[in-house]
Amino acid sequence: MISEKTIERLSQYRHFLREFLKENVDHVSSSTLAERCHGQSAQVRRDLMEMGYRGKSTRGYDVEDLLAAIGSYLDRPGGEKVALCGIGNLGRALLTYFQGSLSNLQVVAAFDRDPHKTGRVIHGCRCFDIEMVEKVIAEQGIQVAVIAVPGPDAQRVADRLFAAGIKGLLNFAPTPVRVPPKTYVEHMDMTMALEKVSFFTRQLAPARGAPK
Amino acid sequence: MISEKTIERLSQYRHFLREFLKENVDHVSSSTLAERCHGQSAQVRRDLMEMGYRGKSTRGYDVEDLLAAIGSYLDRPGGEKVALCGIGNLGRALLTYFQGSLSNLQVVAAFDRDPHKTGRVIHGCRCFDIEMVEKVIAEQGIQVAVIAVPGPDAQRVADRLFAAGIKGLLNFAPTPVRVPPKTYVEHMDMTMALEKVSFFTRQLAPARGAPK
DNA sequence: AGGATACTGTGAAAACATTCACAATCATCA
DNA sequence: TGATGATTGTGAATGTTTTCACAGTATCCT
Repeated sequence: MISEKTIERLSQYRHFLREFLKENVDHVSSSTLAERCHGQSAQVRRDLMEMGYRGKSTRGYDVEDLLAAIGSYLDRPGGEKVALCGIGNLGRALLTYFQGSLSNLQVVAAFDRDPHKTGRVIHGCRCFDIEMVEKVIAEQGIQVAVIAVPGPDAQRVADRLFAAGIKGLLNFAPTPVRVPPKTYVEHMDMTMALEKVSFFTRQLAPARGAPK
Repeated sequence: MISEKTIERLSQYRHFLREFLKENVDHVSSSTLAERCHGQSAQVRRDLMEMGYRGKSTRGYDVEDLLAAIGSYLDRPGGEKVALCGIGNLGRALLTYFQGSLSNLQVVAAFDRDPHKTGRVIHGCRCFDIEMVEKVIAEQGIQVAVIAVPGPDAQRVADRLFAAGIKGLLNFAPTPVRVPPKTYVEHMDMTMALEKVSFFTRQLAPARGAPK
């Protein structure tokens, strides 16, 4: 099985390849791409190998072709429909974020329990009352969801989502959630991330006068 | 040097230890803690070893004592002051998020270029015009910043932050930023995260009728 | 007190990820 | 056409992280 690390990097390569495309670059070498990503060229080549891609040698990779290859490897054919729970500041930010990027991912439904927030369409995404969650997920065959509700509600919402048939979850709530087997969950722990930054910053820039 | 993975897990352990504390549990074994974190007990023990902690054996770790140890290892004594750039939906969400958690991290200043958003105090955090960024960072001796501005502005803002003396950065913009040497940056790439969820979800739950 | 029990701390093994290093390939140009 | 040079694909080496497995140790119970 392919590693998470490799998938992450493929997603990154795609980002930079799109930039190259905009700059009208039509071929990139593994080393050029690696440079942009702060990585090693051998790593790039191996990642592409992992997904079974063979570039034509000597002139580097054809940007468009490689983009297409990564797309057909990473993306769900026909697009991935995503449900979003929580239309607070974070939820709205996520909508802007995801709907902005012309990507395979499409947030097709958002849920909240506050009636003031539902019934509208935000960035092309319909907002429903949370009570509709089972119905909408079933009707649309949605498999992936994002949680952006306050911590205390996260577990309950997650349980409902999985009961409704969701298989993959991206969780922005401050609390990790327990999930059923045979599902995939990614916890975006922003506190952890900031603590990490704080810690490693201190490692490189210790307090004035402190020893190395 | 200690690994990023270990720091991430220590931060997680702390989260669960606080839960145990609330539940009036006063001792936990490495295996109990590991279970909560979906990890291995040996991993927990090794992580604690890495940070030089020695529990008293046979009754597990004293929850309060271990919390204190992790705190004094991870946290900057006196608290880490953090600057936030971008007071849009995401910025406000992050303020709620970080100011809510009773943590060592304190967002002491937020910046935006929209005059409608500045001059206020949100969740105890003063909002300034972006033009004040150098002044405020210097005055307060802030070392860590969070970027929550739109993609196209991210690099420019990052440059200003580092020029102003920031050493560590948590970047929520959709674009990675280039940073000076001797600094630490963490890119929270939400698109990547969601693509990853989409991909691995498909690995475990392929389309109806597809082969395993 | 002494034996049984439950746990830690850690060396060593295994698994996993990255990097090296080089043969193979192919555009390009004299 | 054949030599040149850039670049790939990948086996092997290296480096890192996780897991195993067990000696050592404190507590509890009788």
